[in-house]
Amino acid sequence: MSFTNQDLRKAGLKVTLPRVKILELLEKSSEHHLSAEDIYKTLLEQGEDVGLATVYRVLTQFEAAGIIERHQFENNYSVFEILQADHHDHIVCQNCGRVVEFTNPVIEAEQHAVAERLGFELIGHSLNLYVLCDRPECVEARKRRK
Amino acid sequence: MSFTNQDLRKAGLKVTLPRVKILELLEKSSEHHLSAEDIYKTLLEQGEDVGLATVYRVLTQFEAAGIIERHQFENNYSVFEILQADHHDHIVCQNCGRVVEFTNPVIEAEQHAVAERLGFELIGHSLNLYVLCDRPECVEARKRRK
DNA sequence: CTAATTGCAAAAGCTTTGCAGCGCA
DNA sequence: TGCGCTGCAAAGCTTTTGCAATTAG
Repeated sequence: MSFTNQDLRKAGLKVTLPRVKILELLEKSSEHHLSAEDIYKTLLEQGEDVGLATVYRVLTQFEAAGIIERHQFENNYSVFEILQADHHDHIVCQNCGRVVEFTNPVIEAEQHAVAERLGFELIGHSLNLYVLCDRPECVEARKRRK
Repeated sequence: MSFTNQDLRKAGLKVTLPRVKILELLEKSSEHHLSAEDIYKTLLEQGEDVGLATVYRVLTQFEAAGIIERHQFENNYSVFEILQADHHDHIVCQNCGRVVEFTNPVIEAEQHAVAERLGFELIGHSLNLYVLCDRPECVEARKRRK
């Protein structure tokens, strides 16, 4: 899925520089999951003159418009990502913060079954696996800390 | 599982009034999941003279000692609960904050399988189902808001 | 032209920390 | 008695809000 200025207009949002830049960042960043702070810093580095408050406002609007998703991991760590065609869950490294996506139809189906069995209307869910990851840098960093 | 003053001592924690009271609250509360604020307010109501800072400090120590577990739901909503013998996940009502526990062995097994398949060392996980709950008060409250 | 949007600064949660005094062992 | 623990107040973080100036359509 790729979002354009048209999508902004459709959502009733004027096409402004901060919005375009933030959308671009979320689409093109190699890191798929960005925090508000990440986005703010990157824009400053690129010489854009945006305020952190604007970043938050825009992200909130994008979320309401169904353009992005907000994830809150443990330790009060929030990230945003462009909405994908497919739903997926997250694996988060507790050491270096790396995020990896995965999908599992069995778990997905079970979740719905659980909610239904208990008579709840399921409106959302979040599944995060917290791990120590296998990147050489991360393994090294952990050794050094001990 | 039931924790006693002995468990505090074993954890290297002196048996002080705030700690005993907080432990008691967590064990006896009908609501199984309490926020720091909940605990603080309840203690004040009971006439105990504790500071909110102490509540946070004690909860952090309890967590480190493996006596309680901290859960962070969406919307920056954190709760604490006494550690149970069995692991379980949570269903959280997005309207009234009610928390219901559930266990599902299929999901549990799948999670481990996913981590293993991808070569990660699983050290924790959190699965939350967000729902609109079926309590009459909650259903009413939602109607009124619309 | 005019309502939406922005940057800045201030404020609002929630949680942590510094410190002097109090209390458990 | 001594060190751990506590309450209070202040500070830290992330996120939100008020406001006057700016800008898209």
